[in-house]
Amino acid sequence: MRIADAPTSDAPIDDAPADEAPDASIPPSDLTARARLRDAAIECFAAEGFTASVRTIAARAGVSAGLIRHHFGSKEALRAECDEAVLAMHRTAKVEGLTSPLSALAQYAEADEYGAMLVYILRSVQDGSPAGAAFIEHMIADALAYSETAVDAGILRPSRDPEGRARLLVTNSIGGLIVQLSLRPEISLADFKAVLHETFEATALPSIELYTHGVFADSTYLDQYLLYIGDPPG
Amino acid sequence: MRIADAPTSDAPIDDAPADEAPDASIPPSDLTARARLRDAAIECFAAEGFTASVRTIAARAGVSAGLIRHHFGSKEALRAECDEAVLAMHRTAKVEGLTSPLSALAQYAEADEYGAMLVYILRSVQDGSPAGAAFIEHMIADALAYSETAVDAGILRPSRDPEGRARLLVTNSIGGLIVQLSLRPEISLADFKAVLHETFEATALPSIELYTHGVFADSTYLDQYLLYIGDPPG
DNA sequence: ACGTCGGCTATACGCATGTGTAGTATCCGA
DNA sequence: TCGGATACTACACATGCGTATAGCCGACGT
Repeated sequence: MRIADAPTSDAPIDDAPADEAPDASIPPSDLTARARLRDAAIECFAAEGFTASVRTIAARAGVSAGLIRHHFGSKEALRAECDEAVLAMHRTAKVEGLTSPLSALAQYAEADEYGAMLVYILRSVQDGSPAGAAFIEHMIADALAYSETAVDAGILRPSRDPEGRARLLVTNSIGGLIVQLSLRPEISLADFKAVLHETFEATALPSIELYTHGVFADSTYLDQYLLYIGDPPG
Repeated sequence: MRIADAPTSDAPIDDAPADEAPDASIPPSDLTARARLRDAAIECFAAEGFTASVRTIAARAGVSAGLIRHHFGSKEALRAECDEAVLAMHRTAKVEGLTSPLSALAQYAEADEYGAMLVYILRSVQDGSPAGAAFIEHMIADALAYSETAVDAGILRPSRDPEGRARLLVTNSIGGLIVQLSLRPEISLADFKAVLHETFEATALPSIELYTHGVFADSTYLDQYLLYIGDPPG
C-alpha cells in the first residue's frame, strides 16, 4: 500500500482525471502531479516540520511552486489534505493488533511506508495543530478500547482510572518519541526510521520492566495516595 | 528568588552599571533594560516558542526592537543568554529533593517563579536546540543519580538497565508535558501553570499505579523478553 | 560648562515566505 | 479540426523577519 493510494474520498477535491502515465517504470512519476505534491508535502513536513516552504515541497515533487496554489489553493489547504491522508492511513493501518501499548509504535516504525506517516503524526502533535490533537485523541480511544479487552482477557491489570491510564500511556509514549525526534534535529527522514528502531530497542527492556513491575519497591506511595484521595486500598 | 536575579556569572556580558532606579515601586522597572529584555525574552519564548519575534520581545519589555541588537548583538545571542539563565536557575533549583521521578516536575509547577522556566525548558526540548538536549541530559543524569540512592535505600526496584530506565522515565515524562503543552496552543503563559497543576492531578493516580504495579497482569512479557535477549530471569 | 560616551529610538535594507497574475502548452470533446 | 478548458510555469507583489545604520539625549568626568 502506497501513501498516494490512500483515498481521500470524503473530499471531492481530487478533480485530476487520473491520467495514468504510459511510462510506469519511474515510481514517483506514475502519479498525478497533484498526488506527487501531496506525498512530497507529507515527506517535507515530516522531515522539516510544518515550516517547510512551498518552494521546497514543489522542488521535491519536481514541479513549480505555483502549482501548489493551482491545485490546493493555499499551503494550509495542502496541509489539511495531508492531515486527512495521514489520518485515513492511520485508521486503516491499525485494524490488526497494533494497539498493544508496547508494540503499537514499534510495529509502525518497522513498515517502510508507515515511517513517514509516524513522523508526520509526531510533527503534528509537536506543532499543536488540531490534527495533532485528533491523532492523540484517536490513539487514546484505541488504547482504552484495547485495555478493556486486555483487562478482561487477564493480560493487563485493571486500573482505578482506565481512561486516565490510557491517556497517560499514550501521551507519554508519543511525547517520548517527540523528544527523541527533537534530540536529533540533523537527521534525515530516511534515517529516522533506523533511529526509531534503535530507540525502541534501547528502551524495550526498561519499558517492559516498568510495565511489568513498575519502579517503586513497594506500594506505600500508592497506599498513601489512595488514603489521601479518600479511596482506601482494598 | 526572581528570574532576573539569577546571576549569569560565567559570562561577563552584563556590562550594565546596575543603576538602581530610585523608583522601586514598579516591579518591572527596577531592572536594567537589559535584564528586562532577557526576562521578556524568556517569557515570550515560553509563551510562543522561539519563533517569537524580536519586536514582540522588545514590546513586552517596553523598549524598541533595536535595543536587542544593541545589547545582545543578535537574536541568537539573546536566546543563548536566556538558555544560560534558565539552565543556571534549573541547576540551583533542584538541589533539594526535587529529583524524585514523580514529584520533581510537579513541584516545579508549584513555584510561581519556576513556571515560566519549566515551559521554557519544554520549548527548548520541543525546538530541538542544543540547549534542549542539555536540559534532557541533565535531568537524566539527575534521575540516574537519584535512582541509585533510592535503590540502595529500598525505595525503588533495581533495574537491569538503570541508565536506560532513567532515560525512559525522563524522556517520557518531559515528552508527556510537551504533548500537554502542544494540545493547548491557545493558552496563555500565566494560565499554563494551572494547566500543569491540573495535568499532574489528572495523571497522578495512573502514574502512581504504573510506577507501583506496572500495567501487565503478570511477568510473561518480561520473562519472554529476557529469554529472547539471552538473559533468563532469575 | 562642555565634550564625549553609552543607552535608546527611528528607519531602512536584504531576505524568505505565501500568494496573486499573466501567459504558455497540452489535452479532450464537439 | 478547432476551441475551450486545464495543467503548468515564470514572474511580480505584499508581508514579516532579523539585521544594519544614523541620530537623539541624558549622564558623567574634566
